[in-house]
Amino acid sequence: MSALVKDNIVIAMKPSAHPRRGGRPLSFDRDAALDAAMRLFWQQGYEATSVAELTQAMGITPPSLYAAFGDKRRLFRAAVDRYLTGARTVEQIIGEAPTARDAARDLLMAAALGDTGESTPPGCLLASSLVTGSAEAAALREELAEIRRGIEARLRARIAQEQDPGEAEALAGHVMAVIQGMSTLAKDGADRAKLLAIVETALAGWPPG
Amino acid sequence: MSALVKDNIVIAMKPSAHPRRGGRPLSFDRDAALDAAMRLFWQQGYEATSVAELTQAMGITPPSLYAAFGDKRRLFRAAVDRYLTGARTVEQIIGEAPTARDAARDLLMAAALGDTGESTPPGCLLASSLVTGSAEAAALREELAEIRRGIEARLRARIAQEQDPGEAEALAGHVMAVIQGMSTLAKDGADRAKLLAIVETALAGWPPG
DNA sequence: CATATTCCATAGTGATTACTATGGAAGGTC
DNA sequence: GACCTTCCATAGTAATCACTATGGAATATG
Repeated sequence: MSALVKDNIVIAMKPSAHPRRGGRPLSFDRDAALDAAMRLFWQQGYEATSVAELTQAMGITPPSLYAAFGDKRRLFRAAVDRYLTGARTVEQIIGEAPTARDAARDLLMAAALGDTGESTPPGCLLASSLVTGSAEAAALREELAEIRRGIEARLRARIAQEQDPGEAEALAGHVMAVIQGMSTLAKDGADRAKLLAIVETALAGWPPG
Repeated sequence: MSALVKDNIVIAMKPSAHPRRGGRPLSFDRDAALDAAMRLFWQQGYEATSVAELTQAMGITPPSLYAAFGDKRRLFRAAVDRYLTGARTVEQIIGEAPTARDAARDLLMAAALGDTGESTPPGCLLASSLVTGSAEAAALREELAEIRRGIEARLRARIAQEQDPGEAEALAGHVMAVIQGMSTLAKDGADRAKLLAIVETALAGWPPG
């Protein structure tokens, strides 16, 4: 099976790996369309982004959006997954760091860089697109919260290799708070230099291992 | 003039201070209604909260909401103002702190306590209710961003009394990032003890004055 | 008690929302 | 070239949205 499927969504599918049986070919590039949707959700958030805005940004019509992604919720999930498998994953960042402090710093640095890209919206898609929401979006909000708690758990586990558990929980929580907070500061206009200075300040109190 | 007026909204008005000239009396308590609206905006955010939900929570009908507050945007601004004039204002907190570090700690503590109230939604209304939003809400988002930047500017000015300006900017930014971030952690389920531990961790690297 | 003033309940308005029915278009296959 | 399969454009659907028109209710005043 050459296509990645998650939650009944075809996430990554190479055309040549999927033998076509005839029929009209897609007139749009799925990855490019998903990328456009991701940026709009990143900039405006999930509920404030309408399907009309999505289809306009993606360059397709509503029936094409629904045929390719299922519905707005699954499109959003696909956008989040695409976001999370960007340059480097959290596992890679934490796994490659020599020390827990290095892991924290690398996560903070990646967040600061990601929050202030020149060709991407300010802030972080995971941190900002569903901070609050209606009752109807509660399940989706909880999915994002679960992803964030998972990231924190991985960092805490890494820190616990060098610090006692209580210390590890506070340090991991502090790092997550700064990551979340820098996203909003970036959306409020803070530039990369400022966020990087905040990263250094956040690490200044790191206890010796 | 015994009524406080802001942005053409009557914000605080004592009935006895406003001589009535006849006519049907209000059948709802304006402060209680505003309080209910504030909690709903705090929990769900501005755009994800409908007027139907607001009127249900406030115990009034749409014409009463529009008569008392003007429109949804002005109701939201009134809710934010009510939120900001809660127990203690930022000026009071910063003004009463003996040192800049105390000011930072007191702001962080107030945020941690406010984020985890027993009878209020988790998180912070100012930090979370319009992190992202549609183009139509851009002006309102910018108003909240301006309020947040104003808080940071006051803290930075206080810190600059004891530290050089570059240090003050990074320290104030770090405190704001943690305040913002703790709001989301609280919405994700973090309890008060955890947030208070994060506050201590955040202050661990404070440079000597 | 009639009138004036202010407020409320009901039933809307016009626009927007997520999503879809249907006929046609664009290919592949035999 | 006819048929099959897949996709697209258009024009919707039913529900929801922020907001309001209108007649009645509840007071104060003279």
